[in-house]
Amino acid sequence: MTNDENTTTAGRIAEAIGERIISGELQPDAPLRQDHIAREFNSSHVPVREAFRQLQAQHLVVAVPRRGVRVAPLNINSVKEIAEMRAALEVVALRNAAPKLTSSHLARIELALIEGDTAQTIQEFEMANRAFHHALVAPCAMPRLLASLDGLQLANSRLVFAMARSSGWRPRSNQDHRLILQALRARNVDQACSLLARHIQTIERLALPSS
Amino acid sequence: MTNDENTTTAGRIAEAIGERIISGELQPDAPLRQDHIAREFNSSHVPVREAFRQLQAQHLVVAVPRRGVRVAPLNINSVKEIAEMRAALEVVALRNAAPKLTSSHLARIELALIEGDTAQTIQEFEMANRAFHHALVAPCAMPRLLASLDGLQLANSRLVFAMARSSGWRPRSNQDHRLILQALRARNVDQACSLLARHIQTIERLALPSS
DNA sequence: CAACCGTTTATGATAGATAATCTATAATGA
DNA sequence: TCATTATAGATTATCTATCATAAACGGTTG
Repeated sequence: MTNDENTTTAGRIAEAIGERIISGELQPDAPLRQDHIAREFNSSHVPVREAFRQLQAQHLVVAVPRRGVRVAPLNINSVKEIAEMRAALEVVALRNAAPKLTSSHLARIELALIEGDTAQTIQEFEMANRAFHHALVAPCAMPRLLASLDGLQLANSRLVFAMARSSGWRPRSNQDHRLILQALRARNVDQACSLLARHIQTIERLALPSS
Repeated sequence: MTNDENTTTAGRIAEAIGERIISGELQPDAPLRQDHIAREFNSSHVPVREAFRQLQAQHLVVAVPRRGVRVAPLNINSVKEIAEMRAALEVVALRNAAPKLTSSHLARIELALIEGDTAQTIQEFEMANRAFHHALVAPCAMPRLLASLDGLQLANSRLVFAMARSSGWRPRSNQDHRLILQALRARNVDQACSLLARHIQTIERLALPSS
């Protein structure tokens, strides 16, 4: 998926811990003890501390000076916040990506769509979902924007896994994705953007049916 | 301005180096040698490496494994990228902040506006500019969005300082800011948002008059 | 151009020092 | 008695200092 920055120990640790946080294996507010993690990864505390800084920048952990780091808390308000940020930024990205979309890009998008159709578990579904949204915006060639969106997608996945854990999960339709791809093939960028924004906000509404 | 995270050595170093990069004192692509910086701050290389990770997450430096970190390059495309991201996100933030705006918030916004009027140097002007945009969106109470906007503002300031260095700088009008505040006082949120988006994109057009 | 060699530098390990925090127990006061 | 405070010991984060390893860089040769 993203680049493997496994060349340094710190990057390897950050990736592994980050995955545990997103998957829910590490619960919110769980303390992360640097010496324990160092032992687990056969390293010293130095790369662990670097990994913590990286995870802190991704909002996956919160650090309190002299009290170490904890897994970032999950609060329900961030669902809406992340959805609004994604909706705004993905539309910008798609609008810049659309003129550069080649047929090979479209094929890649369709591949992610099909993978979503055949997904049996929520993990598979989320992976395909991330791949779809990533492929949609990747051609925009705006590295900072893409990095932001990757971070928001990860945060979103964390929320999805957490909510599935409490409310269960059933396979969802990819109809929204299919319509977006269809609009792009027809070179109807405005419609694709509007469908995309509505799609992201719809997911939020599904997550918070009460409000 | 922002919280002082001066409680740890790493945070202190990151803040100091980050300021030098934004001000232009550290040129793009300049190598940052961890031992030199450690000596300068009377520390060892461990907190310096943590500071590097933090600066990397802010896109202020780029790190190549086994080759250390360099000041992030400045490329002209990022002007447009940052402007589009800011325009999209600040509108979202303002739309969420507007219903919560109290008169004390409005007073704070106006204070930043006046400080911009009386600014004599580009440094003063940029500080007031950041304060204005920050005060505008602060009441939205969306921490992740506010953190993103702070990072984009810093990146924007870096570009402004770099361009002023090459093309000179003259005091600019705050008319856009004034109109936004006026629309907010009139509770015309739609107009304020539209003015804000146009304002940010206008700055970009000033920066890149040729394209 | 390509292979070699010494210097510089990043990366990480280890040991240790300091200080802040936490926990559990004891002491104090209402 | 019960609740609050004080305190002592253990745990932990933070940082220093030193060392080892390996990669990259710069120059000199063949």
